[in-house]
Amino acid sequence: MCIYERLFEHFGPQNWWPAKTEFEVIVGAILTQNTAWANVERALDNLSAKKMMSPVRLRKARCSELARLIRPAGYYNIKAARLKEFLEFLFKRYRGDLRRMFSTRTETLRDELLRVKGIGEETADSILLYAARRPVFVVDAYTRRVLLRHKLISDRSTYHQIQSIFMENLPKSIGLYNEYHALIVKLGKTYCTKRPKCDSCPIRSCFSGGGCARGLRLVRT
DNA sequence: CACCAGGCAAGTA
DNA sequence: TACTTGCATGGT
Repeated sequence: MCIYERLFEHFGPQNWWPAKTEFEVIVGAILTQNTAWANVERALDNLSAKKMMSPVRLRKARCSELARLIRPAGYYNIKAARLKEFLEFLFKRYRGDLRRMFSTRTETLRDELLRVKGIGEETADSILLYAARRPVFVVDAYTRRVLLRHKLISDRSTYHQIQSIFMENLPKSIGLYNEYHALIVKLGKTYCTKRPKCDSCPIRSCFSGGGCARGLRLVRT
């Protein structure tokens, strides 16, 4: 029994970003930076209600108007500017066409996204996985916390090092990366909190050998 | 009331 | 390079 199977058995499918447009996924990825998803959804609803959920419409909107609409997501001034930064990139580089953007190879697109002010590694990888549908594993604060708690990484491990643990031990599957990341977030929220509920942690028995890297059986071999 | 949430960039030394 | 700080709403 590998960790992924155990998590999926315990929590079930997380259904992240289901049936959304690619553009909405990207907007959500930026708005959810250090922010609870429930608040992001209100902001997304506001944009949709105003028929603003398109590259053309968002680009036309004034920054102050945009900030007002995304207010529930917090950091609204910063995030309005970040959305604008992405849209300027999208129009200057790809004529505002996501299809064109998604025709770029994964490594190149990742580098381009990282050059956009307001898009860091996690946001870039979220866009690549959930919008562009590339097999890129997303590392976030929960991933770090869960692995650190199980002593599978050190507190000095870099984003890339943590990402490599998954990508070098898992098949390059979009569906698997999608669900696995979401399940780790769910695990972190539920069991890897400040007062951890280690006794009932669903992957507790996966680390019976005591936390070495070999204990991280990410999938059945 | 305090603390946290699906980060990131700018400032400081 | 390595730390620290600002950004901000809404839920627990």
